[in-house]
Amino acid sequence: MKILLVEDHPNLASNLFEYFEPKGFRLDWARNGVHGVELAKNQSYDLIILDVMLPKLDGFGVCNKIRNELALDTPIIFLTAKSMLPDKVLGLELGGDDYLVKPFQLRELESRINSVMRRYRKIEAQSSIVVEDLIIDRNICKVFRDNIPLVLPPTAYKILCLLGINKHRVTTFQEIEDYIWGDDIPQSSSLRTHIHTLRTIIDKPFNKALIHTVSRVGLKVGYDD
Amino acid sequence: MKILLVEDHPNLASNLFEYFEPKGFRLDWARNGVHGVELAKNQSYDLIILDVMLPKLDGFGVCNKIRNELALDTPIIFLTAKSMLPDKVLGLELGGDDYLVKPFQLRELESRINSVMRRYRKIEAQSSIVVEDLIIDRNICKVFRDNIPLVLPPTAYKILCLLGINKHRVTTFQEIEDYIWGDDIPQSSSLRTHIHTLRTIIDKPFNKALIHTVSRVGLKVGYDD
DNA sequence: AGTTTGCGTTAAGAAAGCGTTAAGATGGCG
DNA sequence: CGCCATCTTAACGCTTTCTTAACGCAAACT
Repeated sequence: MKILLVEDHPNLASNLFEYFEPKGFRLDWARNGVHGVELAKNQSYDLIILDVMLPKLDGFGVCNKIRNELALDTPIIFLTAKSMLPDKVLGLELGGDDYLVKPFQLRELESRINSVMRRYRKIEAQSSIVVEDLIIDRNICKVFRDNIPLVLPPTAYKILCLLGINKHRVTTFQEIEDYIWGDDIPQSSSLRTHIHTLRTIIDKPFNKALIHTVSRVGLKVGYDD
Repeated sequence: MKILLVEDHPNLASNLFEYFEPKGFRLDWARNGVHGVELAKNQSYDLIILDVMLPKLDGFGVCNKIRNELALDTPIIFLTAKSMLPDKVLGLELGGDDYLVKPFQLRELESRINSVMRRYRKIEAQSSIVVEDLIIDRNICKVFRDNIPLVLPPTAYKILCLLGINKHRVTTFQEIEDYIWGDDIPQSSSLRTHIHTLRTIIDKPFNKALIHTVSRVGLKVGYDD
């Protein structure tokens, strides 16, 4: 995690260094806006922490240059004493991802960094569920095993999704029924049939079974444990 | 923009409705945590605004269920009177995207919503959308395929825009209906007919189909994957 | 050993999903 | 007022998908 800190107060800057470096973050420090833009241009950062009141070029100007001239979409967190509404709004509308008012606690900043980064990463690598050689891409509602695309009927697909979500544990039959049908559950033979359909498609054509029954309890995906 | 508001204070809820509905946001209101989870499961939202202190299931519990049991990564903004640090940290670490302390100004919430959404749906900001050989120019409301200009009726055009915005994923029928008609949705046969119109114009004259149905779920644009 | 229970398997009918078409309803505009 | 584009509704039929019921088999009980 490489962070660019643009901040003119040496005290605050050194506090941040002391807090974040031991946690494995790597920080670069720019003490004015122009220097900040320069670094953003030449290095590549995972996140930028930006004070608003800065010598030479203020934080809004830096943000603007980064977004429009450099066309970078690196997450930006504003960090400032200005708590007035118009400033917050301006910062966020200019392309900032968060706006934290001084004084703040470092722990909160850390959480907000984590939150922003989590979001940023998730967008890069879309949310799909991976179980061994099985991939469930819930964005496009498609399933692959061994990179071979498999076609599932809707209900079988839903069951598989639920199993994937709970891949670390057994999903009970009861949970599956609730998840699929809600209040209007058909006879239990229906679920049995759907599970059979699911197995026929994702297990039969392959060597190792991925779906395992835990008698009287439910199902679990994954290779045998 | 469809937002789920989980909040037990009718006053605040109605303030939010008054502020955001005229701006074109569509809000659903859940007045307790359990109802909130229920709605999140059955509908699809662009954003969830979550109070922390709620009857039945508190905001942290709701967030937890949404992230872990439903495995949805819909952005969540916490909204609460609790300004204590541990709460903020918990909210953000549980998978929240932002944490706003009451009392707050609606304008700030709006900015934060915009900021979160900008990240989440990058494409919405752009005015023209490109999908394979299809170009949707939303400035001039015109569509080209293979550089051939195509003329679409308004509703079909709207549907195509939505599919384009979500080109990386399946757009549910439900989302399409919400997007086009809002609260006053006609019978489902109407949507079927519009989709047929759309296909007749942008797929029929060409070799490869761009619009694909995902049974019981929705539509996706793009060549087969 | 016989019976029960849980669950895999199969086949068949019922229901639902959706593409397609045509006909009426609506609303803007000359 | 009437034309035209557009939207909505209804009907049809092909498919896919769901549900049910029946059977088999193995493990667990009596």
